[in-house]
Parts: sequence; C-alpha cells; structure tokens
Amino acid sequence: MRLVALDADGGRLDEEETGADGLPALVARWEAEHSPRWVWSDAAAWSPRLLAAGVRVQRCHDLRLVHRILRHSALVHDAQALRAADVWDTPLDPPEPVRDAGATLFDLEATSPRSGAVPSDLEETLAEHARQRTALSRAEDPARLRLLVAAESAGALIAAELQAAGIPWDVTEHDRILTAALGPRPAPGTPPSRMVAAGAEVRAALDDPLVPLDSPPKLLRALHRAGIDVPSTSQWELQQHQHPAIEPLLRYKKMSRLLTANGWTWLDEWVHEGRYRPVYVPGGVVTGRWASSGGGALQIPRQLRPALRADPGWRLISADVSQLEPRVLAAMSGDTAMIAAGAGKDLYSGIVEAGIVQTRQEAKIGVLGALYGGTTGDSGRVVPRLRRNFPAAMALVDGAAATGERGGTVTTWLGRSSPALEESWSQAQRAANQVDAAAGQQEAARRSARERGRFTRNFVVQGTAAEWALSWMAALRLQLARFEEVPETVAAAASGPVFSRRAHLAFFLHDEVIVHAPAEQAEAAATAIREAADAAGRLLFPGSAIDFPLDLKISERSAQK
DNA sequence: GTTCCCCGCGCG
DNA sequence: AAAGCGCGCGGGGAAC
Repeated sequence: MRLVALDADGGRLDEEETGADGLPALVARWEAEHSPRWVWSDAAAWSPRLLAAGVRVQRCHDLRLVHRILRHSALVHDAQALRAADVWDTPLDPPEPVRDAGATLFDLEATSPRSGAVPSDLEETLAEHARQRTALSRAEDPARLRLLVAAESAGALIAAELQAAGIPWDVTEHDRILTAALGPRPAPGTPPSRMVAAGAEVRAALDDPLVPLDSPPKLLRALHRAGIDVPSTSQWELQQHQHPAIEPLLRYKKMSRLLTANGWTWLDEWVHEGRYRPVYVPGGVVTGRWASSGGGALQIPRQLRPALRADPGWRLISADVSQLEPRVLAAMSGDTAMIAAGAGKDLYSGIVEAGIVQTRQEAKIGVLGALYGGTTGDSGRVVPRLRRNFPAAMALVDGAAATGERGGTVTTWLGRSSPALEESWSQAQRAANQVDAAAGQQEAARRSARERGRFTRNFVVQGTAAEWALSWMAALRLQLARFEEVPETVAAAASGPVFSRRAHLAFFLHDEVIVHAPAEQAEAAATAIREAADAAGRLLFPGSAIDFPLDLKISERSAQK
C-alpha cells in the first residue's frame, strides 16, 4: 500500500510504498517526523492493526464517519458530488469478534478488510477526501463543521483504543456479586438456586404450579387468572398491585435479567485476561452518540460496577459531568438565568434556590420534561414554570420541536442534522390536512407529528451533548498520550503494547469517562480530565459563562453510585 | 429450521 | 414510579 503526504491545499508532497507488514513501522516513522493528520477510509479498519503493532497516531480524518455527517448536514449546501458517492454512506459495524475458534474456514475473512466496507484504495480515498474538502470549504460556518469533523474522527481513534486497552475487570468480584444475588453458579442449562426458590414462591402464591415465568404472554394470563389485573407484566405495572405473588415475581425478574444479560455466560464470553473489551460504534446513533455492538457496553448495570477494578499498583479515575444536557442547552441558547442556576453547583439545586420549584426532584423532572417533550403529570406541571424563568432555553427546544412537527430538519451546535423524513410521512401529513380526511387519519398524523417534534426537540440537545463529550475525550486523549511511560515493573500488561505503561482511557458512557492510570499518575490524570472538560466548554461555547462541573473519584475499584 | 418482531429492562 | 428522548440485548413465539 502507498502513503501520500499532502499539503494544506491537497497538493502531493511525497509518497512511500510498503507491504502490509511494513505499514505500522512506516506510519510510526511519519508520525514521529511529521505529526500529520492521517486521512484514511475508516479508523475502525486501520487503527486496530496499528495498535496491535504498538503504533498510535495522534490525529486522523475518518472519511467514512465524516461522509455520513456531511451528506446530511444542513450547513453543507453543495453536496451533490458527496451524495453521489454513496458507497461511503456505510453504517457498517466493526467486524464481529471471532467467537467460534473452530471456524477455520473463515479465518481468512476475519483478518482481511470487511466485506462491504468503504473503499480503501488510494485513488478513491483521495477522491473522497477532495469531495469532502470542497464540501467543507463551501459550507455555511465551516469552522464549526471542522470542529465536528475533528471531534468525530478523534472519536473513531478513541473507540479503537478503548477496545484495544479494555476495561480492567475483576472476574472474582463479578462472580461474587452473581453468587450473592443468584446463588452459586449452576450447571449449564439449569437455573441458579435463588431463582428456583423465588419461582416456587410465585407459583405457590398464584396457586399454579406450572406458570412459565419467562414467557410474558403466558405469565400475563396466569396473573389474570389469579385476579391481578395488569395490562402487561412490566415491573412498574406489577408494583401498582398488592398480591403475595408480586414481591417474589419482581425478585425473580431482577435475577433473571442479571443472569441473562450479565451472568456467567457473559463473563466467559466477554472477559479475558482481566479485560472486558467492548465494541464501540462511533456515530452509531442518529444524534451522534456512540452505540455499542456486542457485550452491551453501554448497559453495564450499576450493580456490577464494583467488578471494574484497577490492576495492582494502578487506579481508576472515574468522572461524570453533572447535568450535561441541560448545561449544553443553557449554553446553546445563551440563557443567562439557566447558566446562572448551574454555575459552580448542581443545576437542579440551583433551580430550587432560584425559587422556581420546591424540590430538587421537581426541578429534575421539569428539566427532563423540557428536553424530552413531556406534557403530562408532574413534568407537564413544572415545564410552564421553566418556560417563564428560562425563556431562551425553552424557546430553543420548543423551536426545534415545532420544526420537527412541520417535517423540517434540525441541526446540532456543530452541524449534525437530523435525518430526512420518508416521503410517505409528508404525504400522510398532507393527506390528513385535506378537508375530506377521516378523523382517525387526522389523529394519526397529529400523533406522528408530535412524535417527530419530540425527537427533533431532543436531537439538538442530545446531539450537541455528544459533541461536547467527544471534544472532552479528544482533549483528554491527547493529554494522556503525553504522560511519561512508567517502568516495565509496574506495567499493566493486559492493556496491550500502547497502553500498558501509561494512563489511558478505559471506559466511556455518554457523559462519563474512566481512566486507568498508574497510581503515581492518578492525580495528574484527574487534573487532565478536569482541564479537558474546561477546554471542551471553551471550544464549543467560547465566551460563555457556562461551566461543566465533574463528579470525579480516584479509586482502585469503581464505586457503585 | 431460520428469521424477524415484540416485550421487558439495563444504561445515559 | 413513569412520564417525555436515544440506544442494545436475550428470550419467546409468530412468520417464513
């Protein structure tokens, strides 16, 4: 394969050829000599093989991810050429981890580039890069879009690095939690003892020795037969009722969830040599949030947090942002009252102290209602008060909702736009507005419009929060990469060649990061996390008084909240 | 026998 | 307690 060096205007400066085996060494040399921004087809395809060889790059431009932003962004006016190149519009997940070691027939496929992936040959890579450069240079507000492009690309590197380093995971502690909750690990195919016991209690209370507790339709019929009149078997419906079967059933459901989602089978499949290596999917959510694929990385139950444990002589530094989304909304809208309510403290308490609501819980429900479009219950009662006290913030989300109800497109702070609607949606709306439209048709169209409005209302805030989080992690990653290496004697070998001797990101969850660091670097890592949060705030909202306070802890074990 | 959808629930 | 947004996953069971 060939590497080409380009100048700032896209002109060719230099090029070099190498075989696949020589690639990491050549990349390492160019990285050291030029510190370039690597333009490549897809970090998810290139980065893992470099990391495995002990090579890390500082910056990249991920053509696949950037393409998906630019082709939809309302800030890009001249996108015909980009949209025509639709092989680049690929949502492809990273390759499946090889689960079946016996599948030798497919070994070749597992190590070669992914079938159906974006092009990776030099000419098409250069052509797409040129299209993206053109689109960016002609965009409205190119500076913001360039921040987004850089942040999204940094995210692609971080996702690959998080997977390579892994989360230090204490199998013994995980087993202890499972055993305490479920009973000792049972033989394969048999349920654990405490589930068996809870199941027996439910069946006795229902006076029905054969109820299949794992089949919602059958369980629902059995509940009805016992006189428990619930519309579904969900826990919050069950909690409304008094019956001796309810308590053991809820207990059974909790245990069943833990066992099937994160039980011993999960442990065997996903934790190896003390590391859980989740598959992150940057840009996997329409709003720009990350998704995950396999292992449920973004749904690790809080109950299992104690199983995250630093290697000997290392620490975990976990930090989450307090009320990220409302703060992002306050900053975007420049709502001075809302910014002031959160300044240096808990935003919800600030709303109470400003005399807008009585309790922190009310403040939280009201703010979530504002972000999600809640109209009923407590949230519906509090939102109007927020609308009076935070007019700019509420105007921003109300405006986004109104745009969505009309079928319009909304755009995040840095330029990611909501996906286009199906033509059938607009047709249904038009049809419902004809004089002869049936009442049911009109009601369905109104409901669908309101749903779209709630989606676009939330999109601008959730999407901008995702941009803030990417900027935070990108700044943090570069700072951590400058830390000194610690001696081989305290290396965390399981973190792999790039990360075993230096503080590194180990976990990310929307508004939370965990860094795994040698004990002597823990304080410095904590400082870096705080500085990166401040930097992200200034980068996205220069001149704004908004702050992003962190809840940060240094420990050997990740504490349960 | 395989594929797809729904339910329910974990996370933010 | 959920509600109002965004996800992934396992299990059951219908559809193919």
